Amino acid sequence: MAAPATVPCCAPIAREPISESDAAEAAVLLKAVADPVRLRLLSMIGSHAGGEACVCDLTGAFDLTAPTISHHLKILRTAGLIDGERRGTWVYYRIIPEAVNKLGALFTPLGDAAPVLLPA
Amino acid sequence: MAAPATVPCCAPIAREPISESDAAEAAVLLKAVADPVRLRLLSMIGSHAGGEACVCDLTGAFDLTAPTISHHLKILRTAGLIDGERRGTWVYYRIIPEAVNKLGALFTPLGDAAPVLLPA
DNA sequence: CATATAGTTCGATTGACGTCGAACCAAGGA
DNA sequence: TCCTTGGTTCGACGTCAATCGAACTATATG
Repeated sequence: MAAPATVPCCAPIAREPISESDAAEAAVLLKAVADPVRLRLLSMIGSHAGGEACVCDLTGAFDLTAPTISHHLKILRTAGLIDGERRGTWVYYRIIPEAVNKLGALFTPLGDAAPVLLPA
Repeated sequence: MAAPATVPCCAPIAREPISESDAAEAAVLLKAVADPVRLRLLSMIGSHAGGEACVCDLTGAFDLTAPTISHHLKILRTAGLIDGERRGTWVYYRIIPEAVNKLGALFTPLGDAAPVLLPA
C-alpha cells in the first residue's frame, strides 16, 4: 500500500515554521477573535436560527452600549469573519464559514476539516 | 443503525452560543496567539527537531531584541501554550499539545482532532 | 575570583485597543 | 412633516501591550 506522504502528526503550525506573511495574515484573523465579546458575538451569530442574527438579538446579552457592540461587529466584519446586510429596519449578520475554517486549520491536525458548515 | 446523535455541521463556536466564562478562557489563549511574532515563535518551537527549541535558535529569525523575544515567550508560557526548561547554559522551550488542541477544537467541525502530536 | 555568554526582569515610552456619550443616518409610522 | 426606533460613526478618554536599553541572574570557563 502507498505509505502516506506526510505522517498526520501535529497541527500545521507545529509541523513546519509558518512564514512571516502567513503569520501576519493569521494574526489579523486571530486578533479579531481574541476578545471575549467578539467571541461571543461570533458564536451567537453562528448559532442563531437561520444562520443569521439581527443586532437587536445581540446587544441584550452584554452590559455594553450599542456603539461598543457596533464597534466589535465592525472588527469582525473587517476581518472577513462575518458579513452584514440591512433588511428594512434591522441589520442582519451572518458568519463567513471559510474564515472560521481558516482558523481551525491552523491548529487542527489532519487538516481536512469538514467543508460542510450549513446543511444546504 | 444508530443515527449520529449530533449532526456534524459547524465549528463548535457556530453550533451553540459559547458561555461567558468559556469565551473569557478562550480569549486568553487566543490573545496569546494573536500576534505575528508569537505565532512564528510557537511554530518554530513546535516544528523544531526534537520537539523543542533553544531560545538561541529563535532570536536570529527576528529583528527584535532579546528582551522582546523573552517577553513574547513569557506570554506564551503564561497562557500555557509552551513550557520552558533550563539545561546548562541554554533554555529549551516545548509546545504543550493540549493547549494547541484546545484552540483547534474551537473552530474545527467534527471535534475529534487527532490526539497524536508527538509520535511517542 | 574574574570574565564571557545566555536569558530574564525592570522601567520607560509609544502606539493600539475597548469603552462611552453625542451626533448622525436610515427606515417606518403618527 | 415630525417623531420614534435601530445602528453606525465620531471624538475623547483610560488602559493595556509591544518595544527598547539597562541592569540583573545563571551557567560555564580561564
